This record gives sequence, C-alpha cells and structure tokens, in this order.
Amino acid sequence: MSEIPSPLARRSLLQQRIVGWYAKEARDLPWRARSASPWAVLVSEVMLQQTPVVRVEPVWREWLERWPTPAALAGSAPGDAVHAWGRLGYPRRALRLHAAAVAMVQRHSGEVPTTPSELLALPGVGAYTAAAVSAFAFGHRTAVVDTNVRRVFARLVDGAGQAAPSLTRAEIDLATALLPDEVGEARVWGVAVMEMGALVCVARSPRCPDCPVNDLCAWRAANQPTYDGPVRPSQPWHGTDRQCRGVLLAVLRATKKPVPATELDAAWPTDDAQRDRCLDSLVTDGLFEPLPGSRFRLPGR
DNA sequence: GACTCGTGGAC
DNA sequence: TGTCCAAGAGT
Repeated sequence: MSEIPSPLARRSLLQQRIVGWYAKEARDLPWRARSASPWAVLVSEVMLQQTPVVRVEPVWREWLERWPTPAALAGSAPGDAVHAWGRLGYPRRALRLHAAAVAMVQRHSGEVPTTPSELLALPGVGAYTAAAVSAFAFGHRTAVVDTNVRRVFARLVDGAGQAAPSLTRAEIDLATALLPDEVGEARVWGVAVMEMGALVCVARSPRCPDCPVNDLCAWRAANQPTYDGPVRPSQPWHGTDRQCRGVLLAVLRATKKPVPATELDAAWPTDDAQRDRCLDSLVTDGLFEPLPGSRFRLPGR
C-alpha cells in the first residue's frame, strides 16, 4: 500500500496540473474575456449566486448591452432591473445590483471599487463576490472560495465526499495556503479550481477519470468514502412563501401596467393569509410598489 | 449559526 | 416523482 504525498506538499504540481487543465478545457464564457469590464464581471458574479451558468449567460448579455456601466443601471428604475432579471431567481439580487450601481455612482465616480472593504460595502456583495471581483476583474492575489472550490478541496485534501454545510475558517486558510505565490498564476488559479468543480469534480457522479489531479486526490485514494458529516436540510418548495412570492412576482413581471390586487388573488387562490403575507413582504423588500386603488407594479423611480 | 430567499434541470 | 443541486447574501 503506497502512500501518496499530501496535496499541500505538492502544491506547485497541483497548480501546474489544474491551470494546465483549465487552459485546455475551460468553457468560453463572455465574462472571462479580456475585454470584460469590472462591471461586467460584477454583474456576472451576482447573477451566478445560486444560479447555473447556462441560465445566466443570455440574461447577462442583455443586461450588459442595456446597462454597460453602473451609471447606466443607476439611471433606470429598480423595477426595470427586476424585470430584466427575468427568471434567474432570488430577484432581490436585481434590486441589490441596482442599489450597488447607485452607490458606485455616488461614492466611486461610477466605477467598481477595487479594495475588499469597498467591495464588501456594496449591496449584494458578500465575501465570495468581493473576492471574485478582486481576483477576476482586478487580478489581485485573492483566495476565492465558492461551493465548487470547497468541494474540490474537501475531496482532494480532506478526503471527504463533500464540504460541510457552512463555510469554515479552515477552508479559507486552506484556500489561502494553496494560492500560488506569483500574481499571474494566482489570477488563473481561482477560476481554474472553480471550473474543475463545475465540470469534473461535480457534486453527483464526479468524472474522476477526466481529473488532472486524480492521482493526488485523498478522497479517491480512500476509495471515495461516503460523506458522513452534518447534513444540509433540504428546502421544501410546494406551498412555501417562496413559491407564493415567485408566482406573485411573475404576474408583475408579465406586464408593464399596474396590476389590481384581484389579479394577484387569482394567481394564488389557495391561501388568502399566505398571499397577503407575501404581498406585504414583497412591498417591504422593495420588489412591489403599492399604488392607489389596490394596485401594484414593479418599483419605479 | 439558523433561516429565508427563486427557479429549473438532472437523475 | 421527489430530491438534490446551482460562482451566496442578509438578517
């Protein structure tokens, strides 16, 4: 029984293999083009929060054509952003992106800020997105830890089938330790690991034969033991407030005219109390603008 | 930390 | 058919 060297001990080999794999196998995504602006990168990152690439790409193209700069978006009504968001899900992200555009106009001369603290201060920009923009848009040597990176490292280094339900400090430290020393390599490293997680080291049915570092993988060396850590509770859908909100929002998204409350009643007829509760929350969130005469529309200026 | 927040595709 | 999952953030 031969012992494989730990991936940490062979960091440079890991980097070389994964970056080499990326150069050959990476998808040609528009926000990765050299011509992509920091704004274009930021928009892509927010859209990609919990939403698959295939659904983001066409919407991203429409957004960037319509709003090529933060100032352009800031000049539109928030409701226009929600409408253009389409069915990407989590529509509050559209509002936050709009609010971020307004903030960039107010505080940063209409530019995407470059420091981590300034990025984090933008609505809708958390630890992941701030790191991603820092690395991908500005080429900073920043560790990017998303769900793909977490899964790849969980398997490769920890020998676990999947990452824990929530991000730990140890994962941040590991990702930082594996970051290439040289800025130029670090720039590609993050997106390369993410791409590995998205295309090869996927959650279900990983394609280990196609993996450039399968001979260094602790999980594979251990014969792919089943994950036995804490379980993430599954999210119910049918009959939830989220489904109700989605139905109500779809009604407003389908028209530019104010919608009478009676039309919303018809869209969710099963539970009056739930519908009213969701309507209230949509108004509170700023996704619905109430108008005189019990009517609603997407928020204007 | 635990919850909440959309949507649709894959198996 | 129902469950899992997808470049998370805010409270």
